[in-house]
Amino acid sequence: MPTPHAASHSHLALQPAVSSTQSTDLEQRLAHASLRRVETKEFVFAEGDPTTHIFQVETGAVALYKILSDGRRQVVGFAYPGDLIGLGAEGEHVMNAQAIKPTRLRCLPVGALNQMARQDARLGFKLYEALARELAATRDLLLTTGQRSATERVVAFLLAFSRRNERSGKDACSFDLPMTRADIADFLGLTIETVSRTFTKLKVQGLIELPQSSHVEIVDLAALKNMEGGEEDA
Amino acid sequence: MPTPHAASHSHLALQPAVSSTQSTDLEQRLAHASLRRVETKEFVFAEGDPTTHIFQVETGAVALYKILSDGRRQVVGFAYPGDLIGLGAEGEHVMNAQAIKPTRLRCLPVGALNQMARQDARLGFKLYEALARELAATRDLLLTTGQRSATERVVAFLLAFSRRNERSGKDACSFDLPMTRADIADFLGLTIETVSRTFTKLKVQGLIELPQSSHVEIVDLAALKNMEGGEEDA
DNA sequence: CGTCTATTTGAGATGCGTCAACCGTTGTGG
DNA sequence: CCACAACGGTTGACGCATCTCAAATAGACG
Repeated sequence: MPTPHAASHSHLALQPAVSSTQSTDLEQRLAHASLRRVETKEFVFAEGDPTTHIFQVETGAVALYKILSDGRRQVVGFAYPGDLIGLGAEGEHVMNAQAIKPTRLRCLPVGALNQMARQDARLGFKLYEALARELAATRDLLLTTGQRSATERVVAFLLAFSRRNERSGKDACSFDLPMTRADIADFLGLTIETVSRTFTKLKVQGLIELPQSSHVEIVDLAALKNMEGGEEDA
Repeated sequence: MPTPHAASHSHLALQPAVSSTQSTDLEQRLAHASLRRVETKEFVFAEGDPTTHIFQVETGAVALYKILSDGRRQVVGFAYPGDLIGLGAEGEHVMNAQAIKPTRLRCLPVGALNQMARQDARLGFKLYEALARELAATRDLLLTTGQRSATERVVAFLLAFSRRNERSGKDACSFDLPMTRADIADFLGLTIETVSRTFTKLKVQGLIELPQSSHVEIVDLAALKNMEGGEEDA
């Protein structure tokens, strides 16, 4: 049983497979931390904002992205319930975090966090691990945008979402996508049109169903996995 | 003075602009750590190898990359003198590290490192920062491969190299590239031919000189910076 | 019902990949 | 010392995957 399949997306969950279930200072602190609600399209933080807090998603979903001066946008990840966002940004945020559906967040002041980490090396290690997972996910995405075809990218995206669902005890083959085609396109380095066409192609090939544009049913999981063009060894 | 321009490439240097010059345990330890020499094309570690050590590049350069089962390769970064490689990989390495020129490395056993980090929160924080810098660099690269044109990618690559040179006190407008066109191509998500053609185009436009294929002279830095298509705000 | 946005679909353009030939440099062995 | 092979790089011709532009459709919401 090698690496537990370094999954894609931005999965900073604090409950990794290996980790203990004993509650840490961080988890206790998060449970008591102030709550914040943001509506769809509302920003959690924006590039340049002072990094006063990090957040844990309780419900909902958040898109994380960077923007070029001419408006081109790269979504670098999506944060789902359990994920931490805002880590690794000293001083000010280096990207934008925008809710893609109504979202509840736990807010943790960075000052308190740093202090806690200074006193408890285990907490520091947890944060380090969360960052390492995010780095792994970003590298996987880089591999996808740099080397894979449009179809492979969309398939990899769907499979990553499926795996995440499975890991959190939900259905691996039937799910709603919280993000728009534009979000997916900017995540995968494609255009809206190409993403849409690719979805329809997969549908026509009988690999997925699309009862609504936001709802995906995976029909032939094995076939999709074959198309993904996996990583070496594994 | 906002963020000090989150630069590209994989720059895990332990001497960030802001940081103190006081020697840390890590730096002391590194100074006494065992030395390893690797020749061009030799592996420092490969995907799947148990993570027994992390390394700091002393001289030379290392390419970090992932491979798909069909052989497609994504270079996720280059490590230069001062950079740490192997961080953030619990258990086994998730990528390949291959020298691209004769290289000297300091080797640090992860066991010792973890122990030190447990005792010294400052060291833990240093490692956290190093990882955060690597994440920032990877996101920048993601933005580049996902959104920029071939010319913009090559220009961004040259400017990133130039900035790194400048930061380490070398010439920002005249340097040797240690990596091959293939390495650059796999880094930027392009083909060898496109990279080569783009270099030639920049030369013909009078923006750079190429006395040898590995030596770059930046002639019109300002023009290149204009072509880069920078990030929002800044 | 009407407006607004998200998505799909189509037709045409193009940037980059593919395939192939050629060139320059390096190193090696006769 | 030269010939040749091996390798990295450049250049050209061509094809195609994806982008661009445009229009139609479908949902969502007041």
